[in-house]
Amino acid sequence: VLLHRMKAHKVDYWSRLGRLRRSQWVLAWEKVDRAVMSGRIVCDTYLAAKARADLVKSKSYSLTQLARSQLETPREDISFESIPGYFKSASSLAYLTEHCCFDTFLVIKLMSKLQVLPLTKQLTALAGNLWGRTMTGARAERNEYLLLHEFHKAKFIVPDKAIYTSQRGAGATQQDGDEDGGRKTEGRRKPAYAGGLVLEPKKGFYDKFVLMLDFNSLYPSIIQEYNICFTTVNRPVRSDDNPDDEPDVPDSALETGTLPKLLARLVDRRRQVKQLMKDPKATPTELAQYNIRQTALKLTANSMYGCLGFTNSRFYAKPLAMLITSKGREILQNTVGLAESKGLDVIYGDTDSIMIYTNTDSIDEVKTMGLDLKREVNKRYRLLEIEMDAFYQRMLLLKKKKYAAIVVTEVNGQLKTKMETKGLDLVRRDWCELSHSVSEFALNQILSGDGREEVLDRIHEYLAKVGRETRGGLVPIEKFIINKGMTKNAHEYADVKSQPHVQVAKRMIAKGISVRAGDTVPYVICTDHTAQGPSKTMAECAYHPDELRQPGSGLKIDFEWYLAQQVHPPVARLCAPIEGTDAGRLASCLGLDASRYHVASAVADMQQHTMLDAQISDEERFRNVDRLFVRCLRCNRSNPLIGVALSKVGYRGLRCPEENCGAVLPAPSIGFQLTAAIQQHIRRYQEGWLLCDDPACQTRTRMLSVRREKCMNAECLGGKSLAFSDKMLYNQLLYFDRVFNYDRALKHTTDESLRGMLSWATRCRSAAPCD
DNA sequence: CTGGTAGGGGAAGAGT
DNA sequence: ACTCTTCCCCTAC
Repeated sequence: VLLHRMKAHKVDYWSRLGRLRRSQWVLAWEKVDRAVMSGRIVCDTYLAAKARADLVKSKSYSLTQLARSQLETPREDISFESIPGYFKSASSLAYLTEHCCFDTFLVIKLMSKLQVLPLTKQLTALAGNLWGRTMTGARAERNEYLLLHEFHKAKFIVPDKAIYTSQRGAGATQQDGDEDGGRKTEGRRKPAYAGGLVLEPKKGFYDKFVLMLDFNSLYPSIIQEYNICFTTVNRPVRSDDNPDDEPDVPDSALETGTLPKLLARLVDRRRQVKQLMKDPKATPTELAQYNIRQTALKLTANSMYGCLGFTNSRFYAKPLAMLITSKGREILQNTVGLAESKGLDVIYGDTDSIMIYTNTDSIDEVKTMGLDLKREVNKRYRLLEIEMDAFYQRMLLLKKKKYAAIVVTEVNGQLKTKMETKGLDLVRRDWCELSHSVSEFALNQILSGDGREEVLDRIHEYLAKVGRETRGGLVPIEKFIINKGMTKNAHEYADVKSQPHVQVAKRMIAKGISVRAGDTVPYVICTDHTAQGPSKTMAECAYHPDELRQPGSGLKIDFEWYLAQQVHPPVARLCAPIEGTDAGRLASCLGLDASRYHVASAVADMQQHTMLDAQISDEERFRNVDRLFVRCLRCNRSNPLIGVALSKVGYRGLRCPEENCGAVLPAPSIGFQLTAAIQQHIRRYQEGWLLCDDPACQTRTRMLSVRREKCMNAECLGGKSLAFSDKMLYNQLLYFDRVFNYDRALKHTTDESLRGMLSWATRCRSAAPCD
């Protein structure tokens, strides 16, 4: 942009943007970086923020978003289309100018906040590459230089650098030679080898301590532990032999290879820097510098493995990468085996970590347990180390890579708690804020440690409120925005029809707004009442928030879609392990058609009940129900009401079965007592006592649930279930219905006088349903 | 052109 | 109407 404006205004010395004097204009986008800016280090805070995505958790990397999330500074978003309008008056133009100046200030602040210069300088100093290239984020190149220096020092001849050819595709893939590395699409490659091991989680809610342990930088440690290097591992000749078998671990007698030596040095230097940081005399400035240095050392050590598996790397070495991950899987598996052999309950683990359910509320007990295991694991390895990483006071484990927990940390002898959320929809930017806030509420409730009943009540109530407020239009538009990144340029997508962000991006581009691969596109889903004809796909209902805000657009946010597709599924997933609610119940709270969600279970229930109907007598089915006791108003004695067909019955209604009473039981009195009985049973269900199904154990608890299926008593192998389950409640209510079922009684009795009264009562009932 | 693999989950089309 | 497959995105490690 600057160059083009400079050219238009015939600005002299334009080439001073760089340090080389030039007379020929360079305007081609691709050349600007290297030719015009030669001798300068260009820091693009957009790229820098994305490169530090581990620190910067932002929905998008727009300046507005970053200013808000990183600098806590509000920035007005001026839409592309509105800019010409600012040229209409001097004051508005001055305003726009000021806005632009402020933007440059924000960019500088951002660079400073992200510590881009100090960090890239350290990384560059370590690797010995060009600083400017570190800025563009070429991790593989940094690694390449590091290894080049290292191997040169050791007097090795290094592999040739593959020449990059602009015509990618067929030729390059062929040359690759790896028949297994075939491309699925242009965008993403099929994995070329196996990676980390992820254990099948024992899903559920845990309300006692979960201990989390993990290996310190697993892959760099493996390289050192097993002396894995280009110089030590016997690699099969490429393309021949069986390239899919990982090579053997080198002989332990072999001299330490270059790669392990390098990593050992990095680790050692980091240890030294960390030691310096403990010096009480260190100034804040020094501390900041030390911290940057140790970060750079860690990043460099950790990026080594990834570059071994990178096909375009000069030091590409699939066998080494395979060997490393294979050892990683083996180590995790062995650790699990060791923990289980000690009687510990391993509930989950991912690549370099294991989680253990301790079944205790005492953090000291957990620590002892952890130290014990840690000692035994570390005994097995030379320098590989496992450490206690965290104590989870409560934990909700939903799926692989998806969980949330209350982390307890000790700060100056005081216990502090904090929630940690991994992988859930809640932490993904492709769910709208409304979805996030509802999920967050539910999660906070579930992890609050309060009783199951209160928790579910609050969630149900909150969902009802969300449903009302959403439909009432009380929720601001911002909360409906979904962000999705473009991995390709808009025109490169094969299937545009099903992708909302591509649809929106294409319209943005048509308007002249730049959207390129890597950018984030915001959109909202709208209803389109003007559309007749064939129903639109969801992607075709996606609009940019600016399109929605445009006066006269006629667009309206599709509240029902949001409640059904953005709010309900994530919350239902969170509540799935919690007894006492289900997708249908949650849906009906939101005001959605619950029947859709009942389908699966309702069908199963139906089958179960029709089966019972056919095979099981009423006596059998109602064996465990509570009978309905009705107190007579005259004699004040309670008797069970066995049913209209068997009770004392007359034309004026049911009578007290007491020998010397026989008073009519007034319908309103029966009704009142029936209602009370029903309410009592529903309460009993809601109290949610859980009972171990092993008769020898009989552990009874009302806790939110320890593990969904397993008895909380560690020594007991039994499962646990609701003492009064939903099926029992159903049977109880069915029994009450049966007691007053005239039609059924009529069918089953042969007593003529009773039949007469019953059919009379049936006729009365249809005339006056209340009685 | 610009480390890796594992995995969940949405949307839509193909197949049954 | 249902499942299976493919594509896509984002996340965990």
